[in-house]
Amino acid sequence: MPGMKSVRRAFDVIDVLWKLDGAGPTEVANEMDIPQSTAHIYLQTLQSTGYVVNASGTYELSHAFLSMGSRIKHRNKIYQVSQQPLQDLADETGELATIVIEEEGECVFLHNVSGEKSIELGLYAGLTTPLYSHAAGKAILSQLPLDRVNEIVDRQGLSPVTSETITDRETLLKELEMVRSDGYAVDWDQQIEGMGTIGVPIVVDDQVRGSISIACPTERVKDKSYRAKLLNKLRETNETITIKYQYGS
Amino acid sequence: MPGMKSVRRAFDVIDVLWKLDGAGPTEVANEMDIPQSTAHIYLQTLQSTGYVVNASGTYELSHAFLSMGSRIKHRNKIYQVSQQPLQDLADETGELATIVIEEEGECVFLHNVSGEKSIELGLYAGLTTPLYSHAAGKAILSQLPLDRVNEIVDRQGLSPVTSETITDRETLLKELEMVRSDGYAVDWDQQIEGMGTIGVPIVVDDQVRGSISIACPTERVKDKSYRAKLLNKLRETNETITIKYQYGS
DNA sequence: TAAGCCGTTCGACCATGTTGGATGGAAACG
DNA sequence: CGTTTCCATCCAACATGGTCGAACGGCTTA
Repeated sequence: MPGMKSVRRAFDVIDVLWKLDGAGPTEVANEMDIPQSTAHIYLQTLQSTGYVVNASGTYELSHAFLSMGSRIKHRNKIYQVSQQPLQDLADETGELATIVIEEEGECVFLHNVSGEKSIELGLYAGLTTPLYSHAAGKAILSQLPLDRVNEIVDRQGLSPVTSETITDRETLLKELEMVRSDGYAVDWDQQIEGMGTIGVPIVVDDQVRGSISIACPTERVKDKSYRAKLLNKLRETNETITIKYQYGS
Repeated sequence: MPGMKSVRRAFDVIDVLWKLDGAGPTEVANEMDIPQSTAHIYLQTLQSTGYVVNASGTYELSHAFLSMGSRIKHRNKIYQVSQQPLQDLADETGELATIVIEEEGECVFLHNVSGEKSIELGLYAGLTTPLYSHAAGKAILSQLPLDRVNEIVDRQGLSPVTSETITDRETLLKELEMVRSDGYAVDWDQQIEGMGTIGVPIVVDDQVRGSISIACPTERVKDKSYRAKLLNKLRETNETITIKYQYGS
């Protein structure tokens, strides 16, 4: 546990405020098992940073997080060039279109737009999942060097998310080989029961920048011709994104 | 300046990382005028919290902000009940539909969906503006008790955002009076040149929960019949939201 | 009126944040 | 290929400032 106890504790306070959905010094103190006076000064200080507000007695997380989060998202080049194409993709297919990126060996949902047919999942921007547990992540994994893949698996293991999640390194590597040759990844029920996903990696200058994917109810993805149609759209969109990424401002 | 220098500094480091779009210890140290070793340990600690990552040499803000921000947004009841109606509103009108809330006397953009006709402004979720500088904010102000309005004006002043921004308390109060009797607020070029906005406050149990608004190019809002049409849609949407807010889960 | 609860303030102790300097590895240069 | 430079990281002594117990005061409850 590297230095700065106070800083780490400050973020613990933030976590507690999230968990309790707002709290006073006493509650925070109990939850963290520290004196009230200590909790109090943390809350005061966090308030002075703007990341915490004191709304009618209880301290709450402010919208500074939302602001910073959005700004980070909007500054991301992959988001900038993907946002519009992804919107079009969702409009054309009617399904849920998503863009994810890799961060620290994990999969981060950067943006998703729902089409008219798509069901609302709890997919919020910033949601972090394992890479191996769905098509979008596997599309990325398929483009990473083998030793990075191994390193990630070593570090995180392969704990199952649903009953369909890959839990064995051999299977994963074989699957990634297939993804590479097919140029796309699919999954059924791997991340969420009842949902299937098709994903393609975004590669520019031999570097994976992320992946885009379409998620829809399992029975729809199982229809082969429908799947082919989605895949086509997906590839067109990917093409657009790649070009914009290379030559766009 | 309330206590916890280290905590406040940690957030200064975060600001610097944002400003520099990622940096090493040396850059941070220079920017903040502190020893490198100090900058280093802050970065290490922030990294251990997950809010900062060390991507290929430079420390950067992670997507933990995006994650936390989204979760805060999604937990907000006003967002939960407004999201779908707002989407419909944007689809029907083709314009940019927005929902804002008040926090600490300021206006926070919680969510916006663009219609097909709408132009992309830099309106990101979490963006914070004064309340008095556009219709969405004035709609909220119009429903706050007079002394809160005065308190806010006292605290923040009325610095102009564009040439059309209200800069005088008398004018503001008179305008709010009008908003109250009309039931909606309008502005031309007050927040952004060339854009006009119509907004209505969301009131449940005599409490303003926020406001929804439509923004479009000034010339379009100036058309009286078009404005009336937008206003109608806006009011319908508001009705839906209010009911959902009261009786929804 | 008394008792309990909670947010806030105060002051002293010493843990811990702070600092300059040392180390080592990688890149830039001759 | 050796040298220099730069920068991230580590270290150890110092004193700042984080920590904690206790006390104050406002608010609600019995």
